[in-house]
Amino acid sequence: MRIATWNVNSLRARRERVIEWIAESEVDVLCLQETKMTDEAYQALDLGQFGFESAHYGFGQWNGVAILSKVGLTDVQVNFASGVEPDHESRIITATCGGIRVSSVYVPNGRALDHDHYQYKLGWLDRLVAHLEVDTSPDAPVIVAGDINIAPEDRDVYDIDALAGSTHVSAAERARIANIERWGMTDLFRHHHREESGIYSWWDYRNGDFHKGRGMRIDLIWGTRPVVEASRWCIIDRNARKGTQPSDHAPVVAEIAL
DNA sequence: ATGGTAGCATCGCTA
Repeated sequence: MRIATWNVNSLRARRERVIEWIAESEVDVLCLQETKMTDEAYQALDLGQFGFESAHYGFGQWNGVAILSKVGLTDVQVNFASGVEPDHESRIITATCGGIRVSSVYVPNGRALDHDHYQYKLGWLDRLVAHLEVDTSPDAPVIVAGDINIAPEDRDVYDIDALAGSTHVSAAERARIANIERWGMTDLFRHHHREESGIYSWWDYRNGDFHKGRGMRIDLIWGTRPVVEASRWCIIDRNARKGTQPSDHAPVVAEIAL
């Protein structure tokens, strides 16, 4: 099974690019973030015509997440699992696809270290762990894929000194990553690329950052042990960031022999 | 040089 995550920065604006990419990438499961659509507008896209079952959770304008699957899609959960304080925004959707419990997540940006949104981000990541504890087990095949809005290590950003005092690299954010990985998650890209640095999944639209190689690796596919053991490779498709009207994020793709 | 671009419910916010 091939699974990918992609923050598309408006599925309406990215419709043609996403449809093209679905065909060439041969993904079986696709987690989308920032669809910026209502559920009604999403249904009108009729992505079923490309062979996918899918589930979407969005209110329009901002956020919005989806899971598309060619290997089944059951037990859909929008928002956090019951028992966890619900989120007021559409940032997580979960479904079982091909025997794997898959969540598509769009972690809050945080905006600035002294902003309320940063506290919302940290709390959201705490609730994500609570969600996993309620919804599933680290011994089961589980994937959390999405725009995490945190670079796990200094080598995952183009210039750590330039980012001093910024979100996405703070100790408190990275402590949340550690919590998720302590629960049982492994970053599949890092698992397969132990020594590499300078590989990114997001580049600011401004200032020619993509062409200057100024990006961050903030989109992850996390898997539990059964997923890691079955995983064959994981790549970031930076070609999808090229050309006309790209998203500012590239897809992350993993091959799982399950 | 504190800029720049893209998307949205567009003149202000979010990323």
